[in-house]
Amino acid sequence: MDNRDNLLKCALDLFTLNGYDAVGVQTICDAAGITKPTLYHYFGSKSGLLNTLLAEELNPFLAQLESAADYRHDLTNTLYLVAQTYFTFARQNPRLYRFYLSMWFAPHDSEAFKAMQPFNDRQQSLLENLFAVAALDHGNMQGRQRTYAASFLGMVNTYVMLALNGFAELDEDFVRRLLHQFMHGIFS
Amino acid sequence: MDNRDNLLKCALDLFTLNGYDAVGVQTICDAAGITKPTLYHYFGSKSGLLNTLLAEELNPFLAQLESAADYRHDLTNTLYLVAQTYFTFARQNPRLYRFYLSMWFAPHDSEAFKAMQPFNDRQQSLLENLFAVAALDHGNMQGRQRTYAASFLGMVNTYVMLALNGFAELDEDFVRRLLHQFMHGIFS
DNA sequence: CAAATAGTATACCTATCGGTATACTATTTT
DNA sequence: AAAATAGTATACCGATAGGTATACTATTTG
Repeated sequence: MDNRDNLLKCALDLFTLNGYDAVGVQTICDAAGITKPTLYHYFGSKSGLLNTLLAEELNPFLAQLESAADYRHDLTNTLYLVAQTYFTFARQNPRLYRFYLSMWFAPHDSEAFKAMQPFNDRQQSLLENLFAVAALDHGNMQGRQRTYAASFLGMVNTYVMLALNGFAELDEDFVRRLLHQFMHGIFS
Repeated sequence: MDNRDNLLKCALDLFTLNGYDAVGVQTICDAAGITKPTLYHYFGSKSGLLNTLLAEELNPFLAQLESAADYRHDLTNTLYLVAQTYFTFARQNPRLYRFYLSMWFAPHDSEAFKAMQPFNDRQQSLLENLFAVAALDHGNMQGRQRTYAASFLGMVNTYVMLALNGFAELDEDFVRRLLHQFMHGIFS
């Protein structure tokens, strides 16, 4: 593994464990066994390192999400695929997902939140889009895409957090229960 | 307002906006218009300030929760009161609640998480207790207090977050929808 | 082979970090 | 009035923060 990849890996580990602000650049360099100019050569700044980290880890995931959210006139099934994509990713990258959630809830002026925000916006608009298109088949859903998208995202992340904290397993059954509960919330 | 109260207020503002780690002691003192020895006179350390802040703000709320969670053989109604207590508190202290959530999701080794943890534990055990007692009336709930408590807490916080981000209003109707959805998740 | 480029280390920068020793003032207690 | 206590400021501590100027080495390119 080259220094760049090693830096990204060490940074993720440390950020996950201690938080972005609490980890210094020097600590990351020590963990990776290199010196600061090397880090600044690759990433330009501490926040540049964070942005690169998020982009490289999350862009493939967002691409997966995008194809899962392709509406085929069956909202429940599409949302099922979307939720499953989330769960699979969280199961495969538990530390990264935990870090992502910590940024999702971080104060809005923090660097961590700002770095995460564009990725959240893409998820939100992706889901808004899905609900808007689905509303063409379900008249009573019209005009509520924003709320639906936000609450679906919130529910998925709550369920993932429950699992990350050992209160559940991110398996097929759990996806079904999430979907069941979410759809019941919409249509009642 | 005396210096102590002023310090707590300024610290809450700054922590809420930027996060605990990102705010320095000097910044808090400047905002309060005093110098560092004064802060250290009252709180001993930066984390002492955080702990005091949390204790003074959250203990009254936890006392309210405790009485709301008193089981009177009607689980739905008790949970309704509990959720209402959360919503009222969040509506009255939106910045504090946002800060609390950021700590709830913070990395487990961070000072912020450790300071919040005891308050979370008290909520969790309070709810576990409620579900355990209620299980005496609802046999099919037995042995699942931990999961129920965690998912109820998760759901409440998700709903609060939705409201804090402008996707909903923390009103009576929203409490009812939360309860409806949660109970449906349990009994189906 | 020569020149340019990428990658890395030594050593250093200034600013800020959390925290404190000392001394002064205002208030309360005796 | 004297003594003790609480509250506050000046000025400082060592450590670390993020970041960089310079120079060296290894690799690629002409």
